[in-house]
Amino acid sequence: MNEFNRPPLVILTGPTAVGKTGLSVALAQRIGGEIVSADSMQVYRHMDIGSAKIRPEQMQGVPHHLIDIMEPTDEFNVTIFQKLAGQAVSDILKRGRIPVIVGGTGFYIQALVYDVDFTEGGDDTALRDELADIARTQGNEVLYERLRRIDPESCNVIHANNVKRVIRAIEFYEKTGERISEHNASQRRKASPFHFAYFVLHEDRERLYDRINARVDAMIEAGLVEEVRRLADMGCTADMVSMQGLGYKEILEYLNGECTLEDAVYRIKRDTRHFAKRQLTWFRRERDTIWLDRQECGGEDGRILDRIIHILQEKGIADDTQRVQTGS
RNA sequence: GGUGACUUAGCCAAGUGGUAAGGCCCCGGUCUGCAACACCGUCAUCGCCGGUUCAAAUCCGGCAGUCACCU
Repeated sequence: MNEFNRPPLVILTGPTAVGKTGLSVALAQRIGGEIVSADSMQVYRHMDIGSAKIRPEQMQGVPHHLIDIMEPTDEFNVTIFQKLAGQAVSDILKRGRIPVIVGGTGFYIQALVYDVDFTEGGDDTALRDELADIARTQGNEVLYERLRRIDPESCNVIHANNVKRVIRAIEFYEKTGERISEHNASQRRKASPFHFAYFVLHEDRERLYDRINARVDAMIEAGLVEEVRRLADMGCTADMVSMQGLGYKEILEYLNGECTLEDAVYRIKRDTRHFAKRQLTWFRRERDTIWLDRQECGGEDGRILDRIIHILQEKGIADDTQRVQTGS
């Protein structure tokens, strides 16, 4: 159907709280699509309020994938996402429908869209711990020098204080014999196996921040504290990946008596704004993105949707037949 | 009206003669197995005017503002 004989893929992303969820359902309905969530926190069950997860009744019959598939005590990461999302996408395509990736985790989207190769053996906590230990006891620079000896290129990209990434780079070399800088460079050159349209929804920074602040207040009113208390009762602790989600780690500290609720709320708002900024930075450097400005469309979802549909038609991703299905 | 204290970036705040610590915010960026993570960068000439000095945010004088107490 499409000009390059590659399967179609629609991506709808943007900073947190721009309104992706609301738009996504309407979009999926209009083009006959199913939604695949690209959100690192909505995969967890029992984490509904803080992750701003879509409620079942909001889905309006549109199938949603990769939501509520893990327990908060489980560990989730890009690799798992890539695998599961890949399966979901191919299943959707088999059904003759269009996969619509919706979510704000840019890294995950990239992994899926460009089919980045992460293969390299499983977890090796031993080596990681050993390297982390070197940084802790001998200093970041010592570990950094070790990386410089095996992969100087990586040192141009990774800062010595970014221990997490330095460890990964060293680990990659130790396990594969290949330099991660070279591996990444080759991965970057890959063309996407999909015929995709990558939409980034955005709006004025000030308005976005207002929405974020308001949403955090709404989350508290909706019972975020209770939700986190339940998670804590389930055995969730700060060191788990799930509990590193915005809103969760702060409320956990509050529940542990480490700060006041007021302080926790202040930090959730601030850190969420910072997060939104980082997301924007990420999407700005991502190639082939199509930016949709809320203001330009009068802030109306309907007009933004029309624009998306128009672009999808131009690209041959969605056709008129499908449009008629739910039109008017 | 009088006496005293204070006045450093958007906020908090070091610095008492040698050429503006730090934190927060804001802004920009990095990112290829933890990514709602981790990390990096930029951001003032010290209320105003004048004086002393080779050199002043730091000393002196005046003005302005703020605060406290007094009449």
